[in-house]
Amino acid sequence: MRMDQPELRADAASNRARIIQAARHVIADGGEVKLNAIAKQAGVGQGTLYRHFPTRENLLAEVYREDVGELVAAAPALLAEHEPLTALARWLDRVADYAQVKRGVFAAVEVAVSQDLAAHSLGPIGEALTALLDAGKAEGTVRPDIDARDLILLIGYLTRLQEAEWDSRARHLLQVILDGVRRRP
Amino acid sequence: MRMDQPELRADAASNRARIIQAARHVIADGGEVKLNAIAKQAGVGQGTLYRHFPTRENLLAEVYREDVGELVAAAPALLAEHEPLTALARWLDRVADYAQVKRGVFAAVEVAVSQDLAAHSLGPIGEALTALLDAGKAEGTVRPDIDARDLILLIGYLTRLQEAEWDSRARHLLQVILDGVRRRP
DNA sequence: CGGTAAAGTGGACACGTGTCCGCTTATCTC
DNA sequence: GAGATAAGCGGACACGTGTCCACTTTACCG
Repeated sequence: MRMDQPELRADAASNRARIIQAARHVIADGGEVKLNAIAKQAGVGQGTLYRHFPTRENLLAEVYREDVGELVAAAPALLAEHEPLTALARWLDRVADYAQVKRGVFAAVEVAVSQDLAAHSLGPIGEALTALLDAGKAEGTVRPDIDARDLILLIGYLTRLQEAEWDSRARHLLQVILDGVRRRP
Repeated sequence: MRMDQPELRADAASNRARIIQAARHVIADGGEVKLNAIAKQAGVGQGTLYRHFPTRENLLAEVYREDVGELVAAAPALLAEHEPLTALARWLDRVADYAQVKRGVFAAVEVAVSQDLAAHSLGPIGEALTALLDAGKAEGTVRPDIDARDLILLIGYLTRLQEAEWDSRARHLLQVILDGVRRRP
């Protein structure tokens, strides 16, 4: 649906790639993710970094593009194998997995969905989630007055969860949310 | 339960009071809440401000002490008049009201609850919420595997809601959460 | 090719947060 | 009241974020 790339100049493209690679390294090294440090390691100025990625989340979204892609791809696959509600539950489980291991993924997802919806075009994640919800609505097991953004908002607690309480709360609250999303009999 | 004050020195007490007052003014003026600006307006150094209130939320919690007090006080009152689930719903409504008008209140509440629970002592808000939940559990209308922190985490979406979508989402998602919290028949 | 206009660059800069530590001042004791 | 001492002060400083704009480079065109 998108016209290739908006014609990126050669040097710009290489800089962009180097920034992403540098970011990947920094993140892999596990420490804090300092933007200007990434710029320095990539051998570019801060201005360059910020032009390519206006916000931290934009950069993260790019770094985690593959992971997000997996999430998106998983939705139809799950729908094919399970009932809508089960598929939704499994998919959310998967999101939670990412959120635990790579906190950045979810932060990026959250922002991406907000931006996409604000631009009146649910992006890939929004579409995946919408597909899951729609299937449930069609079947009558998911309340009809819920959309992708709603769910993203609700599971946002995953970001604020502390490592120590993850085991006791993450899955559990996912269950509570699912109960709320389920259509009352 | 707390031993008066930990014996605050006279000048310290006056500084603390001036900081709070300055913060109130800045917040009332509606602009951004810049910590060092508050310090300057209060006529103290930044160090002083940060010693009295280590984090932004600590300061906000103090500024909004009265509002939080109202929330806490409302819980028993609501319980006396309504069934537990209704009381809980009303109380959450009230929290949402605060969250919309004074975003700072909720941020402060959220942090306070986290800290209190981490210190193994649900603070005032935790106690209020727990009372509401316990009443529902006793009556069998609230699922028993939910605690105050769970609910605070869930309604945390209120902070991330944009003004424009408040009307369409805030109350609505509160309803979804309540449905999840309700005990399955 | 050589010129040129637009795309891109990168580092200086402004700002807010939070820490640190040498100096000041309140309070207690004799 | 004078001296001691611990509590408190406050501004300088270090750091990360994000912006801005004078300069450089690329890609196109005659």
